[in-house]
Amino acid sequence: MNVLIMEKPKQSTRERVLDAACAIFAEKGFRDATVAEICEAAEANIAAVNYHFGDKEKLYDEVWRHAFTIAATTYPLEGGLPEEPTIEDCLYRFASAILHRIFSEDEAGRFAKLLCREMASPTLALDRIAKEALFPQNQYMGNVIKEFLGGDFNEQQLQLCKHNIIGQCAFYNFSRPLRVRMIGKEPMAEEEIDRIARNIARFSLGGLKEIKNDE
Amino acid sequence: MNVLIMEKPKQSTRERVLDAACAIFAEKGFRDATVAEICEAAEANIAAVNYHFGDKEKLYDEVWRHAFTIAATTYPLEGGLPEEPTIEDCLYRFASAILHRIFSEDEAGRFAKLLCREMASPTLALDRIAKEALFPQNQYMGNVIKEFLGGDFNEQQLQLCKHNIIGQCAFYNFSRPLRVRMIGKEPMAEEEIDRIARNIARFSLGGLKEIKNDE
Amino acid sequence: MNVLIMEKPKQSTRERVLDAACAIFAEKGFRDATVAEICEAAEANIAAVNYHFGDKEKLYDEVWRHAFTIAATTYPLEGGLPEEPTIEDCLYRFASAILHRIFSEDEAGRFAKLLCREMASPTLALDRIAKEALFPQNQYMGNVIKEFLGGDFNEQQLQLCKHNIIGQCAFYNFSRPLRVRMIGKEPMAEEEIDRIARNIARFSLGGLKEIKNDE
Amino acid sequence: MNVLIMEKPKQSTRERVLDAACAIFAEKGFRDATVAEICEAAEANIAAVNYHFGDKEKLYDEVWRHAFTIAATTYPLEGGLPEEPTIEDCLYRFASAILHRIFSEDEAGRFAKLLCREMASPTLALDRIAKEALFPQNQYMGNVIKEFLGGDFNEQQLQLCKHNIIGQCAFYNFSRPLRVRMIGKEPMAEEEIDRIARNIARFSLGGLKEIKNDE
DNA sequence: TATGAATGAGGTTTCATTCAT
DNA sequence: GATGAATGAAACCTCATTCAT
Repeated sequence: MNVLIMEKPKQSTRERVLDAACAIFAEKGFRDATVAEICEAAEANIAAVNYHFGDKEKLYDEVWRHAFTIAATTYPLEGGLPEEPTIEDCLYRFASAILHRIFSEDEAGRFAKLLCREMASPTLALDRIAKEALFPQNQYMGNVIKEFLGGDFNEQQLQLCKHNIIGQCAFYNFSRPLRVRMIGKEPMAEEEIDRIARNIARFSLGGLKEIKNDE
Repeated sequence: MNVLIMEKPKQSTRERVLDAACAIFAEKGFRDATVAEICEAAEANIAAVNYHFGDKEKLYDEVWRHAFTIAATTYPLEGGLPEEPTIEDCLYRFASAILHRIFSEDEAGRFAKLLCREMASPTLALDRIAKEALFPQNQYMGNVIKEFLGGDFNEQQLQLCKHNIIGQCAFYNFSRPLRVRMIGKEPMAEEEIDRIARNIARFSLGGLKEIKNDE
Repeated sequence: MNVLIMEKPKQSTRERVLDAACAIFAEKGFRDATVAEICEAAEANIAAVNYHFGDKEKLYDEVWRHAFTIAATTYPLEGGLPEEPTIEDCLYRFASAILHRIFSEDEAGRFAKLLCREMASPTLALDRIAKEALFPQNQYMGNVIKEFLGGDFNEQQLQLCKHNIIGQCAFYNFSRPLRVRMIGKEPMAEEEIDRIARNIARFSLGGLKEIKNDE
Repeated sequence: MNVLIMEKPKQSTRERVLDAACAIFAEKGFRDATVAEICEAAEANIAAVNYHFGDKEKLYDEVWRHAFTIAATTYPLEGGLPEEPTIEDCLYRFASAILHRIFSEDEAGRFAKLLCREMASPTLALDRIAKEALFPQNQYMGNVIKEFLGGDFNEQQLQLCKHNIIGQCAFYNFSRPLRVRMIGKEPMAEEEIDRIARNIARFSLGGLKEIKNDE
C-alpha cells in the first residue's frame, strides 16, 4: 500500500466517544451533558457509551484521566525553567503553566474546565483527581516556598502561602463566566497570559517576602 | 393557654419554600435540585413552586436575591473598620468578610455556595448577580488598591492586583470539596478563619508593595 | 342621590365572568380556555367560576344560552322580509342572517364560533343547543322549501334540500381558519356578505327548480 | 409448522403507534388525545411517541400525512368518471368521493374527522394540510365549474360557486354530531350516500344553470 | 464488536377545584 | 358574597440504560 496516501486515521469508536465526551463534559458538566449528544457528536451509536465504558459515570472517569494527561504533558508545571532558577522563575513558570491550561481553547484546556465543574458538583471522580493531579502540584509549590522561606516556618504557614499563590491562578479558572460576560468572548492573547503570569509571580514574591520578614 | 409559650412562628408556605430552596440550591445547584425535593423539604405541595414563583427558574432568581441580602448584611465588606483604616486594615476586613461568607454554615453561607455552582454552570441569573453583587465588591477593592498605589498606576495593573487579592479569598470557596476531602468535614473554627484572613492581608500587602516599588 | 351622576354600570362579578367566558370560549374552545384566564379577563377572583357557576362545564352551558340569545335577537332568521315574500326573498334573508351571525366580530358572532367548536368536540351542551337553536331554524327552512316544491315531495327529498341550503351557509362558519389563512384577517365587508347571501339564494333557487322539474 | 398459517403480520411499534394515534386524534382532536392513551392503545411504552416521532406535535403531523394518503387513494376525487364526463358526472363523482371520505367508518374516514377538528382548533398542521390537500381539490372543482360556465365569468363568481358546492358536501362532515344525535349512530348505508351525492350533483347543476342564465 | 429500538423512572408544569377566612 | 392560597391529578417530555440481534 502506498504510504503516501494518507488514510484518514480512523479513530476507533471508543476513541471518538472519549474525545467527544471530553469536549462536551468540559463544556456542560456531567449532569447537563447527555449520553445521546455525546454519541451523536462522536458519530457513534447511542449504546456506545454503555458498551465501551459501562455507564455514563465510568466514561466521565475516563474523560478525567484523558484530559489530565493532555494538560499535564502540554503544559508541565516546571516547563522552561533555567538551570538554576530563582524563586521568581519558579513562581512565574508555575503560574504560566496553570494559566495556559486555563486559557487553552483546545484539548489542553479541558482539564481546567472539568475541574471547575467538579469543584461545584463533586462526583466520585474528584477523589482520584485530587490524589493524582492536584496534590502533586500542591506539593511542588510547597517545596518552592519552603526553600525560599527557609526551614523554620511551620507547616501551617506554608499551607497558607501555597493557597495564596494557587488561589491567584485558580481564580482565572473559576471566574471564567464573569470574564466572558465583561470583556466578551475569549480567547486570551498569549501576551496577556504572560502579563498575568508575571504579575502573579511578582505579587507573590512580594507576599512571601512580607511573610518572611514578619517573623 | 399560656401566651408566653411561643407558638411556632408559622412561616408562610412561600417563605418555607424559599428557605428550603435556598438550602437545596446551595447544596446541589440549579439542575440537580428538584422541585419535588424542595417542596417536600418545605412541607408544601409540589405545585407550590409554580403557584408562588411561576417556575423553577424564577424561584432560583428569588433565592439568589434572598441569599445575597443575608450574606451582605451579615458580613458587610467594610464591617468593623477603624476610623482611619490602614491599607492592611482594609485588606484584612475585606478578606475576613469574604471568608466568613464562605465558611458560614448557616443561611449566610448560601450565597457563596450558590456563586460557586453558578460559576461552574452559569444560568441567566448570573448576569444580575454579577451586576448587583460582584461588580460593587470588585470596585471597592479597586479603590482600596488605588489609594495605596497612588494615581499613576494604570487601570490594567490595578485590575491584576484586584484579581490577586480576590482570587486568594475566592479560592477557599472553590476548593471547598478538596478541603472537605483532606481535612474532613467543616466547620472551620473562628480563629482559623481569622488566621487565614490575616495571612491574606499580610501577603497581599507585600505583593502590593512589590508592585509599587517595581515601577 | 343625584341621578344625573352616571354611576359606571357596575356589572356584577357574575356578569363579567359570563361575558369574558363567552369571548374566550368562542376564541379557544372549551378545552383550551382556562378558568384562570377567564377570571383574569373578568377581573374576578380565580374561584369566581366555581362560586358562581359550580364548575367550568356549567359555566360553558350558561355561555351557550347567553350567546344564542344575543345572536338570535341581533340577526333573526326572518328579519327584513317583505309582506309577501318570494321564495328567493326567504332564501336570501335566511342566508343573510346566518352569514351575519358567522361574520359578526362582536358578541353576536360568538354563537357561530361556539357552534363550530362544539361540532368538532361535542359536549353535553350540544343536545340542548340542537333542540333550542338548530332544530327550529332547520324546520323553518323546511317550511320554506315545502311551500316551493309543493306537497307531493317526500320528507327525505326535503331533508336533502334543507341540507344543501344550510350547508352552503354553514360552510362559511367551518372554513373560517382557511379563509383567514388565505385572504388574511377578517372582518368581512357588509357588501361582501350581501354578495354571498345573494349568490346562495340564487344558486339554491336554481337547485330547487332543478329538483322540482326532475320529478 | 405450516408456513401457510399466517403469523400475525407483526406491525412495528412505530406503525402501531401511528395507527393508534390516527384513530385517537380523529376521535378526540389534538388537545384531548393524550400521549399515554395513544401508547396504551398501541401497546407501546409511553416514551414511544417521543422516541419515534420527537413529540406529540410531530406525531400529529405524521398522522395527518398518513390519513390524507389513505383517504385520497381510497376515494380519489375523479374516481370512476366516464371517458367524456358531463358536468353532472363530475359533480356527482366529486360529491360521492367527499361523502365517502366523510362517512367511512374505517381508516379512510379519519382524514375528514381530523379536518373537522382542525377547523375548530387550528394547529400549525393546518397550513400544510390546506396547501397539500384542500387547495388542490378546490382548484379541481374550480376547473369543472369554469368549463361549464364559460370563460367570461369572473374569478369572484367562480369562487362563490365553488363554495356552494363544496359547502354542501362538507356540511355532512361538520354536522356529524347532530346527525348522530338525531338519527342515531352511524354507519350510513351505501345507497344513502349515493342518494345524497346524486342530490348534491343535481341541486348544484340547477344552481350553476341559474347563475349562468343570470348574466 | 456493535447496533438501535424500546423502556421506565423521574422531571417540570398546568389547571380545575377546594377550603378557610 | 367573595377571596386567594393551596392542592392533587395528570399531562408532556427527557434520558440513561437494556436487550435482542
